[in-house]
Amino acid sequence: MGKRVTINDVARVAGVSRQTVSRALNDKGEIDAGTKQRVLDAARELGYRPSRFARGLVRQDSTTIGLVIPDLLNPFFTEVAAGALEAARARGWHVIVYDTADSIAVERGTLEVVVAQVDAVVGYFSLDEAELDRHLGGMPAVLIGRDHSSPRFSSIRIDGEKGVHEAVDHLVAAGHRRIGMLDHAGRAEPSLRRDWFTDAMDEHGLHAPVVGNAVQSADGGAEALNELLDQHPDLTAVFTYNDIIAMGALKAARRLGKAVPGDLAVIGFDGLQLGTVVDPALTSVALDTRRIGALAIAQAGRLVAGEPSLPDEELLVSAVLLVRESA
Amino acid sequence: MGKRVTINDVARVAGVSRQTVSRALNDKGEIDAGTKQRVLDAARELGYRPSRFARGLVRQDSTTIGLVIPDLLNPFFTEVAAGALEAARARGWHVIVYDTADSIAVERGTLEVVVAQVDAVVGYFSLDEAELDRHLGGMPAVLIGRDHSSPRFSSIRIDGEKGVHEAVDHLVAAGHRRIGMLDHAGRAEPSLRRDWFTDAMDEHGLHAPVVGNAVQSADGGAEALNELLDQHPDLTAVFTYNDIIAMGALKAARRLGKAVPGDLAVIGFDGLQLGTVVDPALTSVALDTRRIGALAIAQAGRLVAGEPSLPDEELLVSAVLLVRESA
DNA sequence: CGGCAATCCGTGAACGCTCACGGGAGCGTT
DNA sequence: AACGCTCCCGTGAGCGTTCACGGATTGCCG
Repeated sequence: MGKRVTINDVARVAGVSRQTVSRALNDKGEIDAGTKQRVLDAARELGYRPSRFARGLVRQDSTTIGLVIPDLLNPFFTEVAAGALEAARARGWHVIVYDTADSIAVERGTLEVVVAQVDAVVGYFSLDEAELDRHLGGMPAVLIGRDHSSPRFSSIRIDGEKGVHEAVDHLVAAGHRRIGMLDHAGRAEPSLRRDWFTDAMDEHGLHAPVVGNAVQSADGGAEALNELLDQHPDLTAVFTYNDIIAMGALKAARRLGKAVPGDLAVIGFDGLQLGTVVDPALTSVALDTRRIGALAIAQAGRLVAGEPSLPDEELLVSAVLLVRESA
Repeated sequence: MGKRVTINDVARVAGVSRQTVSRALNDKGEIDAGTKQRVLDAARELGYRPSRFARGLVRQDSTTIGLVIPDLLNPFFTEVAAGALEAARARGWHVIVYDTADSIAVERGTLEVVVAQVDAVVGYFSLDEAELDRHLGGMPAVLIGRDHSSPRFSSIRIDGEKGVHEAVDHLVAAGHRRIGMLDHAGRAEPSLRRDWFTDAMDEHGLHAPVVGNAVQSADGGAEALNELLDQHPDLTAVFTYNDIIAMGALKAARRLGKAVPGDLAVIGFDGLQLGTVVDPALTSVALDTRRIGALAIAQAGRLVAGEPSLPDEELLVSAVLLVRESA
């Protein structure tokens, strides 16, 4: 393939110097309208496009941030990503999105290449801090929904405790006593949401039957609800690990002939917009997903600029109960 | 803020030359293990991170592609984006995602900045070709779901004709005769999907009542269905502009006490994965969204590499009827 | 002990662009 | 006529990195 067309080529064809070409292309002043047009024509004719590297090298502006998410198709991450994109756009920053396909191997590969492309990295990681640090080699990083122990990292923390308590309070106030939970399975670490739930139940002196469901999908939720109801037919309400699972549960409940929320109340977690398309609309412990994304971007921005980090309490996103129809 | 830490700083601290630093950092050979470690330590201590611009300038690899979508929260675009990300990852390319928030103004702003950041651009645009070309200034561009007239552009074409015909055939075979459509509104140009639908109806000698719905959302779909059924209470089936609207219609139907598909069959368009979380699962004229994204990336890659474009018939994505439960 | 690899390291150049500066025309002013 | 100003335009330098060399040192063999 032929060599790249450079600013010098354009200059030669237009019969001017590179600086004049630069002036014409960047709408700087100090240039005659005639020559400017001549340069523009020459550039177009040669198919000239400035090298973003050369340009970026000399003027140090333009930040681009890497956003790493496990699965863009998961609506929760989609919303976070949307929030991040919006925040970045408002600042004139660019976001390179990496989908790690829920795979550690892909995450490693991503980290390998991301360092050479961005100024900071933000997102959901499953590698431990040591390995992250090794791959990232000093690049600012913001972990979402996960605490850090090394001061080298920064985190957006998620607090669902209050929201989950509100959810249980809401159920209890509506007369529910036998409330189950559909937790996720598959991951090693215990689910915080489950802890919050049992805590909240304890506060009301209630016992909480729980069953984990394998796949993180609507079908998984449906299956798990069937299983749970099989073992505990007297349940009148369920709280789920997230909205996707809750939607599956909704579907399963209908199939069992149970009215929601009449026979069975359902409360999800995440507060996805999607919760409004199902019937009944999903009541959920809602996270401000856009804000999560926006905060991550904001914090990343401060880190690259060398500004002080946002105060800890600002880096926290709390969940609140969003009452719709299913409970 | 302090000046950037360069390779020369590291070299000075480690007591070697820049080239040796470069060798250490890039795992090239021709370096003593001891000095390599010394360099690495110095780099870490100084917080050195190589400039991606300088690096990109000298070695000409690394492609990054701009993906422009109107609304990442729209599940259809999410799926396309996911397909694009996956295809890019497989090639080791990077994707900067821009969400134009369904706004022409934002689209303009995006195009303004995107040229300086990527090697090619791909996505959904609403500006006309002349303006696109003016902003893009020679950068390779792949338009999705939209034909081009200038040879300067490239397109991924969507053909839903066959799929829509299948849908109508399916309905007619099930005994339906009075079939309505929920089109979108708001956009100026007529919807192709509507043309395909009326064509298919014509083939069966049927008339097609249609009502446009303002907002592209589940609520919009619900409202529009109510309206449509108000005017045509005898309808036994509806085809909708897309799955989101169909889901709203599903909800509205249930509220009206109509069983789906018993009293009213519903067929959407897009074939979103999301269609499985509603009850009944949505029957839909399905597009292979991942493939759309992947094709766009593939084509963009050929354009930047100066390789010949993919053949026209490869750049076409055809819809097929995906029968689930709602019809 | 001379010679010759092998190993390790440093120096100029180049990548393509913008910034800071300087300078030549052309015109008006004193 | 000298000066100064405005309007254009060009030249050197530098951004931070890698590539292609070439040079120095060491070890080994004949």
